[in-house]
Amino acid sequence: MKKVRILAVDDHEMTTLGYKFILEDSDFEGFKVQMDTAKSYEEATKRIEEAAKGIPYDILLLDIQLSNPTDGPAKTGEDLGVFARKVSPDSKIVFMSSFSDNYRINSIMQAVDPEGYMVKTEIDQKSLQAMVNTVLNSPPYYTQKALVAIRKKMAQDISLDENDKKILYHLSIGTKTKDMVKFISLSLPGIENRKRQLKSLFGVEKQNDQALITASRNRGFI
Amino acid sequence: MKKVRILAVDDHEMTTLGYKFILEDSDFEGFKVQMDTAKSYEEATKRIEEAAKGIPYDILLLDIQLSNPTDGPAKTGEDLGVFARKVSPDSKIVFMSSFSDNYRINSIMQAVDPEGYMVKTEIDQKSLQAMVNTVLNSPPYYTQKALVAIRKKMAQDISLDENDKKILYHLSIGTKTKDMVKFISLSLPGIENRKRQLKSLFGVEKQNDQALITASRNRGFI
DNA sequence: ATAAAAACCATAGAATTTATATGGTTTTTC
DNA sequence: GAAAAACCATATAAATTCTATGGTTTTTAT
Repeated sequence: MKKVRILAVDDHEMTTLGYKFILEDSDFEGFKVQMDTAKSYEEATKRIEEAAKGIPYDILLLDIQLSNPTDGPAKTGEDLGVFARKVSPDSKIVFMSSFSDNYRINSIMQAVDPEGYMVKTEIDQKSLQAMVNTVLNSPPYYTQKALVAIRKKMAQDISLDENDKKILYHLSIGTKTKDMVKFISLSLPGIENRKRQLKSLFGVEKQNDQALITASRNRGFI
Repeated sequence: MKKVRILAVDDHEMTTLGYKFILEDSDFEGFKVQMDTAKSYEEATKRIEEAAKGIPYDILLLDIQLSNPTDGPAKTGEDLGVFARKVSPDSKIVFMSSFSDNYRINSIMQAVDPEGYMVKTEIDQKSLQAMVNTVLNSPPYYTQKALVAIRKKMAQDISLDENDKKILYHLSIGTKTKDMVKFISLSLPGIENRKRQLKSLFGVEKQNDQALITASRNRGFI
């Protein structure tokens, strides 16, 4: 019987073990699943590279949050996705995220364009099996909460440039406007002016930053 | 038992009858379906308005192509969707389209933001039932081919302004560049220049219009 | 094959948009 | 209630995009 090879990456071993038990015990039509697991960015890249030299993985299940080594640059699941696309372009990539947070989904959809996106609270035996079948035969597979975020994004044509997105991001993490000049190559009045425009764009003219944050969140930008 | 009221609009009566037979005979948990049908834009608006005065429809199934009366302005399913959102805001709207064509999906997602989108070749008893349940409980519901188009759009951050979209649209329907000045409020060199920029944006520099059309289609703009 | 049409390109200058510098007022925060 | 931050306004600078114009190359039709 044909073998489908899947690599699951998550720093919680229980999670990857769960995937392994469920999928290796499942009855698929015409194939059996063989799972490998990895617990860190480094281990994952090694395995993906190694496999790509011979038979690449059919599916990569990537957790978005990966704990990082104390030294070295912090690497996210998104980075891993970008890496995997490059070295193993035929592998299907599925993100397993704890959050259905809009900002992250948008960013991953653009940086990696994965074949699947599952929100962890929605993962169970049935959805895992459906995901494997769909991703192999006719991607994409998104769970319901991911779809809600995607729909939100699709429903509007507002597209912000990098500076606008940075401003919203920094607002959302509490950076003071006057400090943003350190991260964004604009003058302070430039940033203030863009904030004004964003407020107007989102229909919260003459209101404070909290209103802008709420509006951006509702519209799926952060 | 609770009754869920659905209006199906399609100028092919066989289609709406099919929906009716399937859904009225289905066993749903906790409710029964009662279907009305309409064959034209006019009939549909009347029924929706009428219902909205009392108990609005729970779900509206709208065909995108509606044949039009010989006189009067041509009305599409999209127009009907916009109308329905206004007069019956609590109704869930689901589009039933013959095509999975990107341009149309994008446009409908922005103009109406429907709770569901089904490509007709993918509709069967099971998907209809799933659609009703999903749309009522946790929208959205999109069939696989709709998802493919949506994914394509999400995967890129390129957003074109109205003029760019008009240029691409007119290119796709064969309008000559020199004639576009009649439809687009730009000078001819202006249009030419935007075409150049679009080609560069889509990675088909120094190529002809056909290449631009193909690229835009691949990226889901037309 | 060739004439006509359309597409394509380049550039100077006009118009528009967006940024900055500066200095002020209002709102928040402690 | 004082200090900090946010907010606003305006003049000027910079950057972008448009138009007008005139040309070259490619496509189309006979």
